[in-house]
Amino acid sequence: MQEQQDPKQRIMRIAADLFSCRGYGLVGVREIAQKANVNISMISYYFNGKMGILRAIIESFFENYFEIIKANYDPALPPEDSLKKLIKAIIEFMRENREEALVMFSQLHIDEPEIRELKVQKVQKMFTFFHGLIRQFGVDPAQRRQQVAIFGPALISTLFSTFLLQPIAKGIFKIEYDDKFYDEYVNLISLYVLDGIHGVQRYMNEREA
Amino acid sequence: MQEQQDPKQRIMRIAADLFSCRGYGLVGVREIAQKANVNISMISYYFNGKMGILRAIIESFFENYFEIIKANYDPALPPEDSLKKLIKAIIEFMRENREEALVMFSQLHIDEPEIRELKVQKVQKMFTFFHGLIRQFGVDPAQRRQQVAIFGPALISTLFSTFLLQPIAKGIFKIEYDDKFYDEYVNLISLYVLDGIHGVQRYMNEREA
Amino acid sequence: MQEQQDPKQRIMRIAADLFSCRGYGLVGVREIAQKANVNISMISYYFNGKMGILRAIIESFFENYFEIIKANYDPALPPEDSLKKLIKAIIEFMRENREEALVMFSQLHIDEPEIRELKVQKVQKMFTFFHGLIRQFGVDPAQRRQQVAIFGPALISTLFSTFLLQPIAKGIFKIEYDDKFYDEYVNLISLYVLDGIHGVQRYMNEREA
Amino acid sequence: MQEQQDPKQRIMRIAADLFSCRGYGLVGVREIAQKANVNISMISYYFNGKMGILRAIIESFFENYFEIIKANYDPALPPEDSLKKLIKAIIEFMRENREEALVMFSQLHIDEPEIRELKVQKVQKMFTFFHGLIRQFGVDPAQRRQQVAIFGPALISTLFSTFLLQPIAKGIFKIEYDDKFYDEYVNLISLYVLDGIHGVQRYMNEREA
DNA sequence: CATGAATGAGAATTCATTCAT
DNA sequence: AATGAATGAATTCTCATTCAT
Repeated sequence: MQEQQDPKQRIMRIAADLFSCRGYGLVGVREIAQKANVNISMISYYFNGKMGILRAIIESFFENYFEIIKANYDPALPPEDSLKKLIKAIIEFMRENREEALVMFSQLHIDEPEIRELKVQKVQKMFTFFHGLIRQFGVDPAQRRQQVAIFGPALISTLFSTFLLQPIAKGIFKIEYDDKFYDEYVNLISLYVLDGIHGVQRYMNEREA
Repeated sequence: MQEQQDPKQRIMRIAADLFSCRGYGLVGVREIAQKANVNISMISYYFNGKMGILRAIIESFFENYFEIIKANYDPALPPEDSLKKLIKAIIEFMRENREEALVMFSQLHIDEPEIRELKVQKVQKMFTFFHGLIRQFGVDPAQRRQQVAIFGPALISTLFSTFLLQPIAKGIFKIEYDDKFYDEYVNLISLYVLDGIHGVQRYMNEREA
Repeated sequence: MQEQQDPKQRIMRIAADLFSCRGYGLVGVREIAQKANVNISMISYYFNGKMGILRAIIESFFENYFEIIKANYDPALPPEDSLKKLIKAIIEFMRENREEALVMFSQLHIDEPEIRELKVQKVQKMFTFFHGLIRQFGVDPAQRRQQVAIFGPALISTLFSTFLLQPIAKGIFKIEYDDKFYDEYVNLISLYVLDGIHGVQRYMNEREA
Repeated sequence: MQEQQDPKQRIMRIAADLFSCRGYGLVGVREIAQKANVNISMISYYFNGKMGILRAIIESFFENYFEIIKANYDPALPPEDSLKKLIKAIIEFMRENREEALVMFSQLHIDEPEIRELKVQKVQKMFTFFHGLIRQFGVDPAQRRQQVAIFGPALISTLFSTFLLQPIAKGIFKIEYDDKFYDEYVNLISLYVLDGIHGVQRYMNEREA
């Protein structure tokens, strides 16, 4: 019986699993090593300690994330289509990397300096991208920074929300989180976000006038 | 120099602080006890262990939260005003209970059975309330459950988002998170949410026709 | 619903129970106080600490024990009858004070100075009595000390043995430890001890000759 | 200065020492680790916790004990010789494993499920052996179970008695517990037991007739 | 007499990491 | 590259006891 994947990958995947459902601090390297079928020492060897696993997970997540964005953001399209396509791609990406996404999101507050720096850098990049996006929507340059500060987090959180509450929601609603659900989900959430943004835009323009 | 508050309150507040910025698992009872200026043993004595603090924080948070909602939800108002008033109240509440809110939100994944049950129960209650809210907006009964499942988490996450990303955002934008900011914040977020919901509504009605 | 017995008695009885089946060290005063329905502080108040309970139990046990011996040892009888009567009385006594007997016996090794002194004193007294007993059997004065050292412990252990192994034996044999059993028990054990002693006596006399 | 024995053995021996003279509950792993000159963590590592040491001691004791019995029980001999040879071997064995024997005997009451099961199993085995032994003595099959229940514990206790009371007795009698003492001890105890058994046998036969 | 909150020392255990092999 | 025994600090929790009320 052979192991699939290389040990490093296995460790990261198992760790993401555990971190996402118990929290970084409550998961021990022993458990990770055991479940990943790897010798404990390998964790130090590969990742230079437990924190290194977390960093690797977050780094890998963002790397893939930005690739997805780059691949699916088309400024040539009308902003509505552009955003919708993006949302669709992001949701798909997060369905495939659910644990990693959750780790990234729910361990955002871990304030080890090393991690903090990483997070700031990545979130910064997300905001920069978002800044470009709302320019497409015609937001007044003077307003942009504030709107990014307000709607950037809101948008990110919105897209994460299903995954975050899913374990609890599953027990409450009797919903299947399958392809069909997510098709409708992308549809409605896109509408919601777009109309929300438009509403805000309209208001800003009126107020200015 | 006398201590303010009773020790139990002090422990909960300090713990919320620490949990919110380092995560439950990485915070030790020693540190909590020391910063709260109580004997370590008191934590077991009062809360029956470290997990008891987390539970108490979450319980207290939701208790206050639902009181705010009860006090600020007025079904007699037009749904737009009703929602806006609610958002304003919730944001205000969360500004005053920032740490508790963050703990609740970011430790949602801790899956100790005891905590899990509590979370399910409270989130359930939130959804029930949300269910009533969208009825006010005229959502078709057949659609309500799905819309709650989609927009419930989205709305909650949106309202939490500023607080969640604030520590990072503070370093990126040079924004003062003061009364003025939050006034505008409530304004815009309300618009965003309302127009978002309206957009989805419009779409659903068209599709049905 | 009123409490029977006075608190001191209640504490001692409960403690004997717990000590006998878990050992002194593994039983906490909290548990004793709770089961005895007494405030924890009362233990220090009455017994001057946990060790005080143990001492009180041992003291009380021996006090009653020597009273039983005094009341049932009749040097006027032939030694065989005298010993048999005594064994019968001791077994009866231990049936009624099973827990205390077990505590005394199984906690014999606790070497807190305070307890040690007590034990030495009481065991000494038992040996002194035993010394008188074997004189009745005509043991040569020169042999007495050695025989006490050998058969004293043997006799004591023999009489305790049923009680000590009873919890285990109950699960192995399907025997009812009732009046009928103990009648036969006293019968046979008395025979065993008497014939044993006689055999040793005979041997010693022969060897001397 | 090198350590003799492997750490596991060292821990077990030291622990048996401490348990035997202070009781399982009053001995801390810290003390064991320190005296055995090993790191505290090794106790969990090797024995899976403090209780594991106790279990290991009891297991090892019985293992050796049954080996001694197997090696020294010769059913071909006349029962008297057979029993005497056995008693001699057991006493010798217990002299060499005094602490372990005491732990086994005096911690018999510890009722952790794990330990309980072990004890039941081992005591059962002792009784089974004893059952075979009294058959040799011609005990009526109908009587055997009861006699095992009565004289099994009595015999075991008798053989342990010297070791159990020795620490106290040492201070009372001025006896040297040396080879010479134990030679005589084995002699007399064998006589005592044998004549005791014979006496009981005679009585049973008479009663039956 | 009685209470129960408070204390601080100490309990067992687990932690991430290292190092000789 | 991989192992697993070993380390010692840190973990949470419980202990017997005290003291102000």
